[in-house]
This record gives sequence, C-alpha cells and structure tokens, in this order.
Amino acid sequence: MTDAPLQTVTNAARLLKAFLTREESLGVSELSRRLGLGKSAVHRLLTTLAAEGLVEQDLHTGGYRLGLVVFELGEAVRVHMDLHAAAGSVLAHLREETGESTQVGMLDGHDVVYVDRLESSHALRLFTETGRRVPVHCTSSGKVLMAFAPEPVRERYLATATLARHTPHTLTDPGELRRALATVRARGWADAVDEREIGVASLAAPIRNAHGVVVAAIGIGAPVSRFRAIPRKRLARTIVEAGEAVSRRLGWSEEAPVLEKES
Amino acid sequence: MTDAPLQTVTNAARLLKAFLTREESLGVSELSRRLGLGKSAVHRLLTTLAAEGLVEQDLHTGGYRLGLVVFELGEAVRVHMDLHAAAGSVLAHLREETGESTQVGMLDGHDVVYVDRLESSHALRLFTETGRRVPVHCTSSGKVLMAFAPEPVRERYLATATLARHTPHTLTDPGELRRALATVRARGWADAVDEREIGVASLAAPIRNAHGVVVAAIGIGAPVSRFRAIPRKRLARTIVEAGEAVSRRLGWSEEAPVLEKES
DNA sequence: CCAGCCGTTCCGATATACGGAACGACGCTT
DNA sequence: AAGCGTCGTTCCGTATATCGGAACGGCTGG
Repeated sequence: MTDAPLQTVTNAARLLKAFLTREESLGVSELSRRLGLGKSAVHRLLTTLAAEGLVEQDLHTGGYRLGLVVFELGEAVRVHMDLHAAAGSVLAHLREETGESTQVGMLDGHDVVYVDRLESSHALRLFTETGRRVPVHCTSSGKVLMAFAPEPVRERYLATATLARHTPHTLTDPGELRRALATVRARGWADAVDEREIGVASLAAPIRNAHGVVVAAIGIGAPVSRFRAIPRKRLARTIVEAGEAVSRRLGWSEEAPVLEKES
Repeated sequence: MTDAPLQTVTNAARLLKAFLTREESLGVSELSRRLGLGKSAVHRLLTTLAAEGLVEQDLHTGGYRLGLVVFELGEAVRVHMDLHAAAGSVLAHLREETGESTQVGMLDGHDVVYVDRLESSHALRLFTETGRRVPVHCTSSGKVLMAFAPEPVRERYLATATLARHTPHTLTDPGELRRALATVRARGWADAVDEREIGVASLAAPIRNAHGVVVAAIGIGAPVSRFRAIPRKRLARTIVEAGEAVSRRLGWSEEAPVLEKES
C-alpha cells in the first residue's frame, strides 16, 4: 500500500467506472475529457480492454460500452454474497408484511451498495435498483452499517467523510451523526426521514454473519405519507426480526455471540 | 487493434478473470502461478485494484476477492440489456407453459453467456446460473446465435474454434456443424440432445433487436426423459413464438424487416 | 523449534505507456 | 455542394513507470 499504484491499471479502473453513470455508450473523446487523459491513451486502454472482453465497441456509433465479461464478473461476486440466498425469502416475507419496497445493502467506503431488493406493490413506490450506491449519512441502511462498523472505521469515516446536505433534515455535523449512531447501536435499528430526499422515509436493521459481524443491513423504504401511518416501534420490531432471520441463515446464533476485539 | 495491447491492463484483466472460477478468495502466490507473473507484480496489481474497489482483501486469510465495484459494474451492464426487461415476463410465461427451466443467452466469442433464466419447478431440473458460460457448438442457444450471426463471424468461428467433444453426440466436425447451422437458419430454431451432457436436452429460438439483428437466444433445457414426451414441433413453435414476443418488445416489427448487408 | 509457506517491500534495468500531431471518415450547417 | 467540426484511429520519440528477483517478518503445522 505504501507502493505507488500502477498508473495504467488505475486509469483502466477509472475508465470502467465511468460507465457507472449508466450511459449507453461512451466515445473515446468523451472519456478522454472526463478522465483527463490523451485520446490515444484512452483509445489504447479501450482496445486492450475490448480484447479481454471487458468492454465492447458499438459497431454503429463507434462508441464503447461495458462487455459481457463484466457482467459475468458481477454475477461471480453475487454468488459469494451468501446474502443473495439467505435474504431472498426474508425479503419477500418482509415486503408482504409491510407492503413496501425492501432492500439489502452493504457498506463500501462512504457509501451503501444495494445488493438485493424487492419493490413495493404500491403505485407510488421507492425506485431502487441493485448495484446502486447511496450515501451513508442520510440513509437508514447506511446508519446501521456505520453504527455497527468497527470503531476505527467509524471514526475514520466521521473524520474524513463530507456529510453532504441533501435536505434541511440531513445530518451534516460529525458530532451529531456520532451521537445518532450511538443511539442506533443501542436500540438495534435506524431510521431516516426526509434526510436524503424530502418525502422519503426508511428504516433498517443489521444482518450478521456467522462470526457475529454486521455485514449488511436490511430495510424498507416508503413515502413518508404511508410511513407515518405505521406505528414506528412495531415496524422496527418487524425489520429487526427480519434482520435476525437472515443472520440465522448465515450461521449466526444469538445465544453464543462471538466476541470480537475491536483493535 | 494493430496496436500492441497494454501489457499491464491485460494482466489486470486476466487477474480479474481468474476469479471467474468462483473461488471464494485467491492469494497472491496462487495468482502469481496461474498468471505466470512475479509475485510482486501480482501484489501491485491487487493493491491497485483494491484502491479502486475492484477487489478487496479478506482481512482474515490475507487473500483477495472481487470487490463491490465489480458487482456495481455488472449491474450497470444488466441495465443496458433491455433484454432483462423485455424477456422477464416472457420467460415466466414460457416456464409456465412448458414447466421447464428457461434461459436467455448472448453470444460472446466462442461461448454463450446466460444473462437471464428461470428454473423449472420440477425436482429434477437443469441447474443454470446467470453469468455462466457454455460452448456454442453443443447447445441449442449457441447454435441459434451462431446460425444467425453475420457470415464472416460464423466462418471465422468454424475455422478457428476447437469443437471439443463432450459426449458421443457432440458435433465436432466443422463441416457437419456448418450444415447443422444452415438447417437452424432455415427452420428458425435449434435443438441439442445429449450433445453437451448425456441426459440433457434443449431447444432455442432467436431474439432480434429493433434492427432485426439476432442479439440473443431464448430456450428451455430439460432432462431428455421429459423432453421426449413433448411433441417436438409443437414445443419448437412455442419457443419460436416466445422469441418473437421478446423481439417485438425490443422494437422489431416482423413486417418491415431491415435488410442487413453481410459485407 | 524449525521449515516452509504466506503477503509484503525494495531495487535497478529495460521495456513500456504517455502526449501530441496527423489522418481519413462522417455528419451537420451554410 | 462545399466546408467545418468532430469522431475514432494511427504513428512516433521520450520520459518513466513496470517488471522480476531477492530479502523480510509473520504465521502455521510438523
């Protein structure tokens, strides 16, 4: 890590990430501008990646897009998320019980990545998408994941993250967020109302692996209007139980928790 | 393309592909051996990719595994497969009608990649997985995709592919396969019985995009025992119709086919 | 307690990847 | 119709980034 990273590989990685904007296809010149690299460099990167199947060229427009190998790799990751198997039926049950969109998210840096979801059957519903990335500090899943993260990770996050204000209700002060996370840790669940987007509410609880470590969060998202109609305590209980159900499937037994030293 | 590919990026790509074996995590030394690179080079590749989130280190074992960013990228690819949206309900309908496992596959080089699937409800069923790769020459989906591929692609495939024998029924002679593909092209569907694995049968039909180009194949897979019980012609008709249904959703209108010149 | 493996770090020689400029093709405007 | 802008692609020389080999400390199992 003290080593200087490989420049070319870093460029290739950033190039791939440029496609996370979900644009259909990107051209050489466009990428050259976004990455601040010469056109020839980008072109060489693209042809190299194309030879490996990571990108492919649109024969009509000349632009490039992500290749099937990337899709394959993504599926390979999904397989190792035992979550995908463990959470499936629990998500369905939770959606049935609450009628709202349900998601499972994992922590990655300063963001939450949704790795599984089921949408509400209501016409007015939260639109989520697997593979989507949302901030930690203004989502219930994010708060859960950060609340139960190892202390050094949490402190490092609080020290370095930019707590962007999305609404007047967003927590933007590190100290305030630290206290909120302590509350989450104590009561075992988190909520977020109007914090990321006005009119959107969510509630989440932790999922633990066989070692008792919190590896993901399960939660629901709903319009604030419907959210208010449900007794908060009761809803929280439902979701915490859903999280425990998934945890049990991952091999965690509540009775004999494995003590983790936070070094 | 006449350019020499970027060595480091090629190495990085091959490194990522090493994880396609679906092993939980791989170590530096192991990868060094498989890729034929120095340990230090592999280590630098890994730390670089880790900094970008494409891989992550297992803190317990020290090994590395694919990171969440790869999952994100994979999901970004899925979005642009309009197939995923177009084929969903058709797949469900097809499974309901036939009771068997159904899949949608796309061509990538000498392989077929399954991008969508629904499993049979029978206890004895074909196990498929999205992101899986199977050979072209011994699968019904593969034959469909290659039969309708542009002629130069097909001829290049027949000239360069190694038609590995999986069973006594596998077509391993290029000339024989060429004739089989001509038949597929003429009648509009393909089957494969005992060709990849004894006891497994499949039948597939093409899916066309708005330009009339065959971009994917839809099909079913079943144990030969059940397969025999269904009248072949009738089953083929069902699947061809399913393919046409997906094609229509992709914007293809049968009445006004766009003529493609095969340069 | 030692032997062998692991992941990590350092270093010097050389191959390599970068930016800049030029090319042919395409599409839009004038 | 002609011209201008942009596209993706190719070529080239130089600066430097990348590779393999060797050495290190930690861990595990014999």
